Amino acid sequence: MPAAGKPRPTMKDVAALAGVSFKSVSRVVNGEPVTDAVRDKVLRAVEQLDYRHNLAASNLRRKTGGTRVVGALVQDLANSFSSELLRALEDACRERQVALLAASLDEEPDRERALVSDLVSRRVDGLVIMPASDRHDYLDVERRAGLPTVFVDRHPRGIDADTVTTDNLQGGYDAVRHLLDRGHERIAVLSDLPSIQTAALRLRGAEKALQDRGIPVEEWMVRADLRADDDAERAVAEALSRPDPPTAFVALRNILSIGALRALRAAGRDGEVALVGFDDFPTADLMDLTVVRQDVTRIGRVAADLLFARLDGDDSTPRHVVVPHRLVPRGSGEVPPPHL
Amino acid sequence: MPAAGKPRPTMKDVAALAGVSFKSVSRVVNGEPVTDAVRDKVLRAVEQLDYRHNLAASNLRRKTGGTRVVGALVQDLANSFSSELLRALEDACRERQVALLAASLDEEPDRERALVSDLVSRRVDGLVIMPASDRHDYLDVERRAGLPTVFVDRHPRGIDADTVTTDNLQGGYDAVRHLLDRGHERIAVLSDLPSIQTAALRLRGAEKALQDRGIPVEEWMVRADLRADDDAERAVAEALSRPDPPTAFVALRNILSIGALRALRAAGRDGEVALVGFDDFPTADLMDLTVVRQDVTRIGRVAADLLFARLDGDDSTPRHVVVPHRLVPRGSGEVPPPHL
DNA sequence: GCGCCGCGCGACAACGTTGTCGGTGGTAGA
DNA sequence: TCTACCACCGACAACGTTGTCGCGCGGCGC
Repeated sequence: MPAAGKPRPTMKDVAALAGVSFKSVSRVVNGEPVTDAVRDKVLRAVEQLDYRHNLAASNLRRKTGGTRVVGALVQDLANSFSSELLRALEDACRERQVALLAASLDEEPDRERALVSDLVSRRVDGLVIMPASDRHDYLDVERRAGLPTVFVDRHPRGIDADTVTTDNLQGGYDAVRHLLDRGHERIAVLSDLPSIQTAALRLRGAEKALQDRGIPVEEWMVRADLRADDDAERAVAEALSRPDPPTAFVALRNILSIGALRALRAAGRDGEVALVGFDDFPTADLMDLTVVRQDVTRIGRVAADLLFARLDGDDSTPRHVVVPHRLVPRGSGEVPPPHL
Repeated sequence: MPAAGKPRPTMKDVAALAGVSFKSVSRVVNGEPVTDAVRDKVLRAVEQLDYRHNLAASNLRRKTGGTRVVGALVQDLANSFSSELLRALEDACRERQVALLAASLDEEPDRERALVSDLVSRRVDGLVIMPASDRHDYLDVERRAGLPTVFVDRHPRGIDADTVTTDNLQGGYDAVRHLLDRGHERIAVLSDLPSIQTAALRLRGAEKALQDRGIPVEEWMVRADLRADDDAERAVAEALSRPDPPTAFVALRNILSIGALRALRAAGRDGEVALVGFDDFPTADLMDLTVVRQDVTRIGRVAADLLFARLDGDDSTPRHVVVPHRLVPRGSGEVPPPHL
């Protein structure tokens, strides 16, 4: 319940003051042709009453044009991947005068469904979603009803829709391969839960790289239950205290890289044990952290372009864009194994 | 122009299929009491047609309740201060079932006005704004029309409204004082443009700390034209190459701290020259960076609380909340001057 | 058995705007 | 001066929903 000041004036009020019909006010507001005399009167009245156009009513009446709002459902507004993505989306939206309704999913499928439902009720024109759920057939109805939907970072399950992703499998592969190529053989892999699609893919890629080199993946080499930086920190500390510790780590999420770095520093093994991270972040270069970098800005840009193409009537089959990643060497991943 | 599938069914369609009046559909959708027979028929029809309630039309008709959307205008969605703030706002909004319309101002006053105007047209229930402009009387009209507005991070000019800020003057003072207390006397201050209110306040605080110690502020000690990390990097490099270089730096914005750190590393003076930053960021602890830390989450929380209090009818005089800051020593600010 | 009360449902208006269409005024041409 | 036309403006309906009101029916009391 908004603290009501006086109610906002409507076109009718403006019309009454200006001495014209309220349809003429509509014309002036929408820039349709009227005589200068009418426009002047209307504008004067608008000014005097502080009239503000009501887009909600306008959109309701108009047949075409939609609400000029798109919804963005990301993993966590506060994390740098999500917020950079959001920013890229915003820049694309700005050009088209659309607003962004943003929310965090926190990896909770229920939240995803609740938020989608809310956004549908609000009749957003489109949806960009970094999914948390693993069933998306519930979205089929909405898409058929004319709600373009672009999935970023992860693929939907159960429906075929536009996607913009990084090749996470290859990225995980590249990260491990980078270390293997430098002579490491005892490599520990830190990952988030395999129930998270990207995490599972990166992990599979990492394991594949090891296997391709004939290195069997033993149990101690993989930790796939790490949710936060603290978890990674503990996992690295544990691994380092093994009798035969790893000479290199791969952290498959930026938050895990941070925990890993912290643990290496705490153990004084910074610069002795190699580390490759996944996902860049603003200060990674300062910490000499070698990472597999996703081009977040480009992902957002492409996602917006796909969405807008749909809004412009493109109804071709869903596109699946893979935005190239890149391994950025900064030092931490180029530490050689001790025996070399 | 949205790629129209078939148009969405309305209450009228549902009513026709269920064999009831569309007003009864409204009742069911809104959880008002109806007989079980009617509810069943309606729910079945809703299911069958995939009816989705139209909040825009609902809000238009309802006298009370508003749109359950608040606008958040921040400096830059991609920067950690803004995105953490947004996240805190989101969490508060979630509890009240309101959505967040987010946008970046990029320090451009024109954008601020344009976005406010857009949000007003959309009839958001409230506004949280990290202002870019330095005149805000234009908002007076909207506030009188019942649009609660909370300013965060900076004070508005020309109107009196709720604010949630950090004591930037004292923060700047504390940063310099921390270095003075450790014996530094040749301190260089890196700041953003003084036209940015927080930057100006921090700078004034920093200068005051120097003056209070009887240290005259000479021209070489202050750079107040640094917009990006690169600028800071160059400024620090220049300062270090002076015949009598500073023994400590104060960077009054996180992005400047990053540039400064980079320059110190590049010059190999990391750990020899002291540095205190302003504004924490996620990996600052990893870089041993001493900072004056704002409690962003709390700022967001308090701002949301103020906003919602206004929405609940609080019409007392504007409140000005100052959220405490804290100097977090992590090493870089505790480097002693060389002669000690 | 009659009348009254109450409850549940439907008809209709209204929210603030835009699409449609018909009317009115002015101007130009004969 | 008259006609034809055009350009502009206003009356009205409609968008999808909720508020208001009235009607009809069932139950209960006398």
